[in-house]
Amino acid sequence: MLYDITKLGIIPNLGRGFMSNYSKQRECIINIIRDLRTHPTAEEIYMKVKQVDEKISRSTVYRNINILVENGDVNKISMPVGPDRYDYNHEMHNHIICEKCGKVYDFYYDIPKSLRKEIENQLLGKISLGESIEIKGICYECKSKKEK
Amino acid sequence: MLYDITKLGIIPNLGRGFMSNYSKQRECIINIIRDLRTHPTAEEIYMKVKQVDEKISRSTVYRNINILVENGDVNKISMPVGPDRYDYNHEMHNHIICEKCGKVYDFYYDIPKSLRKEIENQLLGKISLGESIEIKGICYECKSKKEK
DNA sequence: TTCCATGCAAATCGTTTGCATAAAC
DNA sequence: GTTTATGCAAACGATTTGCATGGAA
Repeated sequence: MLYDITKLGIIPNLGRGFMSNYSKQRECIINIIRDLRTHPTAEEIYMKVKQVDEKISRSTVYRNINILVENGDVNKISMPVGPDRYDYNHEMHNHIICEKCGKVYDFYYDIPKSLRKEIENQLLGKISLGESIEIKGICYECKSKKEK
Repeated sequence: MLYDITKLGIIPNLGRGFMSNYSKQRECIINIIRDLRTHPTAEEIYMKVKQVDEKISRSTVYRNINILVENGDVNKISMPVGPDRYDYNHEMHNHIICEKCGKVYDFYYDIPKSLRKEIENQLLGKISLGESIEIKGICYECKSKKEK
């Protein structure tokens, strides 16, 4: 083992069969996703990884992204348009997504207790609110295009 | 013209080239989407329409859904898993979506001024919040599955 | 008689899967 | 030596598109 993957804050889930084996590809993918702050698509991650490991395959990238999402280390953002985007779980933050072009902006806001309570009341025993929220909006670029 | 499509509350955008021509398929699709309150997928809408018009094609359904979304009459809900879902814009409501299974629940809540203001401040001149919000959560069914 | 919508099939996009090989343990 | 990850190519699901045809204005 060249590097200890746990140093990256990724806890191998040996019991589950996930992340149990080191590979230089896996380490590279994790490093790159962790360092990108651009809400990249799988393709963008793949391209970035390719700059380091010329021979890596798309499916290896997809497979590892899915494992990271499954483990909760990476957040998957479903897009209203185009391919899904991914975001390493650093400090708590929320997203607002343009429903026309899919551009993602971060914002910081503690979900008010009143909202949590309201949702809990309305959806008693059905669903609970996640830690971070994603809201749809429309960016000014798309808005001005629309008004033409 | 057999029926006046404007009676459905759909204003034909003649100037834009959208919804300018009546067709029985189009009317049927609009009626069905408006009456479904189940956040159906395109395929589910297609199946429902097919019960009325046996010979309708999938692409006609997709094309008309897109026009309705474009016009703002129908809301497209991007799913974390599986195909997108659609919702006719009746009275104002918000969605909470299970990020594991994609199930959609409605809830009613006026977005607090503090949240609007906060987002406006943080994203000055970039993006503005839409009228309804979509939040991710995890439903109790998926949560209990996960805990096993 | 012009324009627009339809139906069909093929194409496309993003992603997953089966399988043989290679690397990790 | 057994398990798990990789690379490749093929398969897949959801959606869009090109084109010939038919209906609406």
